[in-house]
Amino acid sequence: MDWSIQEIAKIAGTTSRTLRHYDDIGLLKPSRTGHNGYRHYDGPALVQLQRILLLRELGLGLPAIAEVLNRETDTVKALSSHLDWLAQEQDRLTRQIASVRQTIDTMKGDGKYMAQDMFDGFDHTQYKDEVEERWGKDAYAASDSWWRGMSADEKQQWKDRVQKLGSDWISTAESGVSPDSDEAQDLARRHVEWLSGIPGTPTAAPGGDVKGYVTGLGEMYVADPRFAANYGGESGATFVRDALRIYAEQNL
Amino acid sequence: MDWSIQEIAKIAGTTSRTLRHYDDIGLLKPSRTGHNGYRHYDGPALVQLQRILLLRELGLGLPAIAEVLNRETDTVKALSSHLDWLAQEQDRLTRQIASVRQTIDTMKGDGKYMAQDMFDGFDHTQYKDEVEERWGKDAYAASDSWWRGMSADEKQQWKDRVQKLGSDWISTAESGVSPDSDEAQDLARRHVEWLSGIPGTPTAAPGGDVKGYVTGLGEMYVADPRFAANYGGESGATFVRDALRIYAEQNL
DNA sequence: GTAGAGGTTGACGCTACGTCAAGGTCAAGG
DNA sequence: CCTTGACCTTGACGTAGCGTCAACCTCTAC
Repeated sequence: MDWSIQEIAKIAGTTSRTLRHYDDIGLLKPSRTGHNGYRHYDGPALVQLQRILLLRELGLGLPAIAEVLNRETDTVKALSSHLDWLAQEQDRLTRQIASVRQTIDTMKGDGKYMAQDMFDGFDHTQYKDEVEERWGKDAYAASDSWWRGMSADEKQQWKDRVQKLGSDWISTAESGVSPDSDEAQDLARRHVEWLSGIPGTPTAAPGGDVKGYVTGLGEMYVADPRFAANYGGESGATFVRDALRIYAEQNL
Repeated sequence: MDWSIQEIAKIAGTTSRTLRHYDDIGLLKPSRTGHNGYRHYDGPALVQLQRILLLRELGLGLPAIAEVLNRETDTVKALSSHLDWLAQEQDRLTRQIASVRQTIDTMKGDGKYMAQDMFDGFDHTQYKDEVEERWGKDAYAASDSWWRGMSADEKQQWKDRVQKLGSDWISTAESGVSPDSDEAQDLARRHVEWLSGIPGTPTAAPGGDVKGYVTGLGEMYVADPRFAANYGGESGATFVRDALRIYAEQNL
């Protein structure tokens, strides 16, 4: 019962490189080392190796296996906590699969998630869950079907308009004028006008709290960096927010 | 629309280190680099970054993301093949979880999988599925309950006997005698005698194909390195097989 | 002038080995 | 004795995606 490194590797169904690695990290030392440096393994070593490989197949890490072999940890305990980890992983995978499916579906059905390209700046339909949470399911459904119903040409026009509005905001903010300046207030007017083009938003009709909606939106631009980014970051968004609030209080 | 590396990192919800990494591997270059080496990012860069992070959350690797961004691969196609991979992973995890559960159960109920320690050499109950496949469920159930019913002392005795038999085989094989020598044939007799002590094995009673069983077992010792290991590897197992075949033909 | 905040480029660390590379050892054969 | 070939050895790099120092600029503010 004395095998060379190749022999025991074949017997146990692994490679000599693996055995050298286990030797390096102290997981499994050869039972004997020849004067020429050759590694030799005996029966007990083979048993150890097989236990290692068994645990490895179950997904345990080498440090965890070492603990088990050194009696520092009960095998059952090690496997149990490993099982917890596996369950978590499975959960994560399940959720990730759902996300990928969802993404594929929406990209196939329409370029909703491609909105980063098409909608560019502000996209109420881009963040489905959040829109629903903030303004209700109806608002989302309305703007969603509205967007789906547009032709590619119309979408492009809309996109251009959004981009123009965004860049105007940024240049205005950077010009140093105050949010209550005529320029800023004119932009605020354009902004509200633009918003009114999106179905599902409150209107001036009875019961529609346009004022609260617009000011709330401004706060969100500042609070959410994804929106803030469209207006030149936090400082730009702050400018937009202030301008919108002033406009809302004076005109809505 | 011009952010420093920290700013855009915060906006996009990642770290500056990540952005530097993406720059290094060419996934996302800064839109501008200052005379001082500082990285600066603009709006389009932010959009790219957000797409990258979205795909990353879905689990795509950076090379795959790069392909998508470079229009080399359709996003839907990339996500679909990624989905396949995810499904495989989930499968693997599910099977692994089952294995771990099984192992924990058997280790709790009795040290069946600990058999590597206790049974040492030959353990028909160690490889449940294979035993069942080769010799039927009855054989497994019989030898299993038999083993469970033994006291620790009896188990130890059995273990010693197995080990003695194994080492005798090895030393005999290494001594250079032929498989039909008296010594080898005596060992074969002991081996068959030993086998007959395990419930579930064929007997000399009518209908029991002891001869076929013994020769088949010998073949398995050679074919399966896990068993071969108990007899000094493939060469040793070959010797055992030959001796057993000769013994079976002459005596069974 | 000097903090202090933020930027830069290395370079190591992590998981578990695969994969060369360069060079000894050993048994068999010319 | 020399060669061949199979097998052994010790490095050391590569892998995926950054985290985490380390050592050293740069710019603003007091």
